[in-house]
Amino acid sequence: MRIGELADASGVSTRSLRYYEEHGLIRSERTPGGWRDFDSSMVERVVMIQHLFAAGLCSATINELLPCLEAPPEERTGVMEQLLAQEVERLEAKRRDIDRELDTLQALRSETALSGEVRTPSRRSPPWDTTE
Amino acid sequence: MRIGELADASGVSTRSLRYYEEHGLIRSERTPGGWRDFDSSMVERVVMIQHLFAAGLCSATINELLPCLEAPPEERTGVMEQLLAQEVERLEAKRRDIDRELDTLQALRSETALSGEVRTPSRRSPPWDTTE
DNA sequence: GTGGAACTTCACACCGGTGTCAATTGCAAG
DNA sequence: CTTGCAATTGACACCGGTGTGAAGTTCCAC
Repeated sequence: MRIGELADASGVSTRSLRYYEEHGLIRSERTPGGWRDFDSSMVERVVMIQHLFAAGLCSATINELLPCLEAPPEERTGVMEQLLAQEVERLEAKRRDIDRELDTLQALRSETALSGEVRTPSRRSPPWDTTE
Repeated sequence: MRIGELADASGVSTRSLRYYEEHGLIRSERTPGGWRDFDSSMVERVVMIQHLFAAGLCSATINELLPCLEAPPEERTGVMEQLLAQEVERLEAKRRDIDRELDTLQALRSETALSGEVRTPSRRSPPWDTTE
């Protein structure tokens, strides 16, 4: 199938498909004229890739992950588990960051609601020990 | 005080200070020679700005927020409360996104741990109804 | 054989806070 | 005076997935 068909079938723009190919996420044959010729199994793969992107993974990580997903089950458990665990950790760290940011805002809200000493926040124990 | 002093005192690079000024977050006089001359009260303000940046706010939002922080208490409650509430909502939305991404990864993990049908994820009810 | 759609590659833009380089200029100490 | 650091403005880079546009080629239906 050609890139336009794949784009329609998967809901991903041709631009993105070329990007995926450029980064090794998908592969294609070429017609004698130089056009991409995708196997129809690529539709599901592209959909999968989209979901992984939506899950916040970067192309490099997806690139590591995809071979594991295609390997026979007995081989993939180790590496893939590790990768996914890493990603989960990354997301959870991100979540903790956001929680800290939320705390900062809440602190700012309550602090300024109480007193007029807003311009000197570092005087009393600052709630911004986010140590980033 | 000059920009270098302010940078040292606040722990923010001169580059960032110029950026802040360029975006209206801080103001300065100019010496006859054209150098920035900051009021020493800027130190605390810059520190505050840094914390707001660290809390994930963008410069535009900080720009809206700062006047409220400097206004007398009776004026600021309304607008500021609203801005902060907006930011809290934004962060919470972000958090929900991350939670969904985490769900996606966990689903992927458990799914692939069970079966070899990894290449056809959209066949059975997909866990990726993230509707982003 | 031809018009036009679909495709090719190449390249720039975006977002936003910061690093960094370059060419000038201010200012203080020797 | 010179030397040298600090500051000035301006511009480009980054990151990363995607939009978009241009200029040129291929394919298909008529």
